[in-house]
Amino acid sequence: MARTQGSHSDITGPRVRAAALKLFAEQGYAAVSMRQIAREVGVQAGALYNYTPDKQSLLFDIMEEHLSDLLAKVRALPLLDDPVAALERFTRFHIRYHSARPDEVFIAYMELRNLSSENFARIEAMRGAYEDILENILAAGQQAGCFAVADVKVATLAVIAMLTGVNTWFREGGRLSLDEVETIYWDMVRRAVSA
Amino acid sequence: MARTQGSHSDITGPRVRAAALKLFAEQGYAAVSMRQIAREVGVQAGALYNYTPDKQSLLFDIMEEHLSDLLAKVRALPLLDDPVAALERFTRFHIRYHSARPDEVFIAYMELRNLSSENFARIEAMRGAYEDILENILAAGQQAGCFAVADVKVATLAVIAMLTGVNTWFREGGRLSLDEVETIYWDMVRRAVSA
DNA sequence: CTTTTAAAGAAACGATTGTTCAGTTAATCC
DNA sequence: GGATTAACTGAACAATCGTTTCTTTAAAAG
Repeated sequence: MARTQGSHSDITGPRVRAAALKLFAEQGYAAVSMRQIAREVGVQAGALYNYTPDKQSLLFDIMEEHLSDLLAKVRALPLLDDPVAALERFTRFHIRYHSARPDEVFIAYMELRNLSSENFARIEAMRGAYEDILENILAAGQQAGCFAVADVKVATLAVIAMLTGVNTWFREGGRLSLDEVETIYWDMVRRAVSA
Repeated sequence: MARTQGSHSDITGPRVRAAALKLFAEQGYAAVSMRQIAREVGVQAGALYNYTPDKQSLLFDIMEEHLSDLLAKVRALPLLDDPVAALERFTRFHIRYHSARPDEVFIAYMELRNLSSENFARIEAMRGAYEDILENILAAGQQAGCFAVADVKVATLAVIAMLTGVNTWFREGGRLSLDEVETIYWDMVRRAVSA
C-alpha cells in the first residue's frame, strides 16, 4: 500500500508537529524515536521526512515557534507608563500564557542541550529578549522610585523563575482558579520589588 | 587483557558514579550510553556492571543520594523559634547547598521522567518532605503574624522555584559573590511574605 | 479517461543501544 | 609458591536508532 484515502500534506504536517510536541514533552527528545512519532500520527517512519528534514529540526521548530509567538504576544500588549501597572500586566501575562502551553514551555527549557550550537544561540537570544522586557520594567520602576531592588538583573531572573514555577504544579480544575493564582503571585512579586 | 595494574573496586566504583553524574548532567540520561560512561572511566562497558545492576539504577542512586543528603543537612540545622530567622536560614541554606551541587540538582529535576514509577514515587516523597520544611516555617510565621501570604502552599512553591532558579545563572567568580546573592534573594523573599 | 504528481508504504542501510558472558590477568590468601 | 578470586577485556546478542531509497497508490490536472 502507499497513499491512503484522505491523506494530505496539510493535514499530516501539523499532526507530525503535534505528535512530536506531545511525545517530546512526555518522554524527552532523546528518548523519543522517529518511529514512535510516526506511530502516533498513524504513518510509517519514512513518511515523516516529507515534513521535516530531520529529528533535530522538529525540536527546533517547536521551540522557535513557541518563543516567537511568546515575543509577538508580549510585544502586542499596549504600553503602560506606570511601572507598577506594567509589572502587574507582565506577571499576569506570563502566568496565563505559560500555563496555557505547558508542553511547549517544558520542552523549551528542558531540551536546550539537544540543539545544535547554532540553533541554541538563536533560541537563547529570543529568551534573552523576553527577559529584557521584564528587566526594562523593573529598571524604569527603580528609576522612578516605585521599585527598590538590590540588583535589577537578579530580580528579573528571580521573578521569571518564580512565575515559571507555576507550570510545575498548576492544573486547571484544581483548588485554585488561574485568576486566583495570578493574583497570589502578583501580590508576592509586587511586595518583593516595591519600594 | 583483563585486570589492569592498580585496578580496584573501591576506586572504580566511585568513578563510575562520578562519570555518570557528569555525563547525565551534560547531555541528559537518555542521550548518554553505557559505553560513553565506560570511556570516561577508562574501562570497557561490560565492567560497569560490576558496580551497577543497570543504567536506571545509576540514575536513581544519584538522585536518591542527593535528596537524602539534602534532607539530612537541612534537618541537622539547629531549630530556631523565630519564623523570620528560620526563613532566612532556609533561604541561605538552599542557595548555598544547591549552588554547590549543580549537576545533582539539575539531574534531580530534569530526569524524573526516566525513573520507574516506583523509583519516581520515592524521589517525589523526599522532595515533598523538603518542601514541607519550608511550608512549616511559613505556616508558623503566618500564625505568629509576622508573615502574611495569601496561600501558604503556593508561597512555598513560589519561594523554592525562585531560589532554585539561582542555579541557572550563578557562577563562582562572576559579578556577585555567593554571599551577596544570598542576601539579595533573602531580601526579596522576606519582603514577598512579610506582614 | 489519461497523465502527472503528491503522499505514503515497505524495506533496507550501517551504526549504536543496554546487557550478557566466557575468557584472562593481577592481586590476595594460606 | 600454588590456588583462589576480584576486576577487567573483548566479543557477541537481539533490538532499535535516524535516515534513505524505491515502489505503489490515490488524488489532481488536462
